[in-house]
Amino acid sequence: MPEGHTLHRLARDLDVAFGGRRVRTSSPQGRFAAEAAALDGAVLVQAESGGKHLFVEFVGDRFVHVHLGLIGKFDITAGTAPPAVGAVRLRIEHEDSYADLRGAITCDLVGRARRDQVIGELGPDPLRADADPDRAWDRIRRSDRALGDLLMDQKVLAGVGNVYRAEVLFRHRLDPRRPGRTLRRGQWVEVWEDLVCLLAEGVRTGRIDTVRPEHTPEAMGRPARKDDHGGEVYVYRRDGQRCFVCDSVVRTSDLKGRNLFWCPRCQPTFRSRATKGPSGP
DNA sequence: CCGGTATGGTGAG
DNA sequence: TCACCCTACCGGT
Repeated sequence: MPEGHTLHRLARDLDVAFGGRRVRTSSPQGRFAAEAAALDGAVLVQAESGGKHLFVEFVGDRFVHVHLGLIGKFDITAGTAPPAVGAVRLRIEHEDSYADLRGAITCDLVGRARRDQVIGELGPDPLRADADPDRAWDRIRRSDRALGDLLMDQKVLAGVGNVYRAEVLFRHRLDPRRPGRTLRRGQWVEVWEDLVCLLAEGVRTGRIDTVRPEHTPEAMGRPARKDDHGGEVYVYRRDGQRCFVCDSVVRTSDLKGRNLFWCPRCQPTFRSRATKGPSGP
């Protein structure tokens, strides 16, 4: 379930469990064995996230750079660590708790320069108080690329993944295939502010919920969504089902190799002024 | 058991 | 644009 809120939450929880403490590190699976041995017994200074990247800092300007990719997990558990189960690439242990990293696309030991470079290449992250949405706007406003594509580009905007992309575009009635340059500034500001709220809520609850109060299962008398990520959503992976708002059928298509979901009536196809004709049909 | 799929990203062509 | 990487889970055989 790794979108930006997952990594932000993970950094916070790693801090609580291990921050400022001397920890044991190991690589039961073996693929991070040399690095884990080098860090073993060092003080874990802090953990931080930027977009979907996680940096776990150890004394001596040493950082474990983690990216969970599509299927990675970093589970923190209270109690004494049992023998590792499955492919644990990195285990961090303290007396009180342990954390197991599995399936990550990236797990590298890097220095501060590399950490700064990775963070520096990211677009603004709605979860960071110092984020500047104008940096993203400057890219979006001059781009011919589809809005759905731009929102997923971590150099434009950091932390938004396939679920938040689909949902925030639905919430603002925006066609995902509409070119970035056709967006008005006010619309972008609203999208950004909404992402700030949605991601913060995701950090708080640990799940992705995007439906407004009037569209919750309780409010509408419909069954709750039973899914692997647990949250209530409007269109993500709801293709073929009815839209809660307008009752039309939610659609899906492929955009740059990722599944895209939208409601054709709530997010009508955008037509530029030029193709509309001078005075209607 | 096997194949398909997944909230992501990289590097080759 | 495609092949590929990481792991777990789910459905159909």
